[in-house]
Amino acid sequence: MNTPQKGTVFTDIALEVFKLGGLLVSEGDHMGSEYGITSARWKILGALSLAGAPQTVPQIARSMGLTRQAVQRLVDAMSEDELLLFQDNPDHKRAKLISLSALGETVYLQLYEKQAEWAMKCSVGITKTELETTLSVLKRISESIDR
Amino acid sequence: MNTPQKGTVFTDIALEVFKLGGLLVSEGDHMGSEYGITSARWKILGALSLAGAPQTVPQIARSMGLTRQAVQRLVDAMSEDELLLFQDNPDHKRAKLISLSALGETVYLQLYEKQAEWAMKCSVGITKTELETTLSVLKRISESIDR
DNA sequence: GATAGTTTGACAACATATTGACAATATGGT
DNA sequence: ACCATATTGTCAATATGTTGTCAAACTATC
Repeated sequence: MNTPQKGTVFTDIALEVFKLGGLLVSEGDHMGSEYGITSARWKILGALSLAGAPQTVPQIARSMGLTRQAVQRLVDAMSEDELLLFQDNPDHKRAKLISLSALGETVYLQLYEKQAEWAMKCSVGITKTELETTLSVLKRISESIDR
Repeated sequence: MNTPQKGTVFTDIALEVFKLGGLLVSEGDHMGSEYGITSARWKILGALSLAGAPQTVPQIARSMGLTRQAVQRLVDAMSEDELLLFQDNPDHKRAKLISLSALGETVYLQLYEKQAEWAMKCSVGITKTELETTLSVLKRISESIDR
């Protein structure tokens, strides 16, 4: 059952991922604007919150699928804005550990609630099973590309 | 059946879309490198090929979910590289019509075959139904955001 | 026609992200 | 301890994309 039509659907998914990615970025920018947060900064807050422990720049980068250079620039800017804290890493002289400041924590929680409400609204008319299938497929595709 | 867990899955999908988007861009850049094509340029070729008729810059932008300014920059650069042709638009003095050059056509077709083979490989282990559900869900989400 | 609103191209400023390169730091094998 | 390798921070160049603004061109309505 490995029809060439599968490839066609795959291609359409790729195009839709590009489109949806753009929409999500601009929606996130808009939602975060009142807290001075962009989508890119939101990802950093999310990575730290999700990890539940201070992380190094490369760790954040790997968890989000970005380069360490991209993350470093954001982290430096966000530290400037008091959203993040640096602390020395006992295991590594150069790679400092990064954690959420109290402000960063607050902002993230407020964004989380705002986003949760929005997410519920967006998923009206889509079943939980469909959403789970989608997530599973996207993850399997990512894994098959990742190297 | 509108559980808050749906919102959680939705959020995870958003994160995965960001990640997969990055992977697809870099994969596309790599695949196109031997033809001097990047993922962004590929999108322009694809939009023109899909439309089947010459398009204006804003038309391409709308079909791909980009801004006209982003598309304009790519189109100008690709015209420089002989991949695209401008022609006067009888219906609009400023908005020129853009079409694939012979070179653009050739490059696109070669990329298409390369990509089709790759897409088949990536979708091993995913059923056609799963792929179709994914595409459908992504499209419905895009539509619910688009305004 | 005149005129108000929309679309378009052009230009500028900026945010996000990648690649490449370099030196400093860790890590692991001998 | 020594050395090859990998990881990390930093800097630079480039590509992609956004927003905002302006004037020119189009559209619709009166």
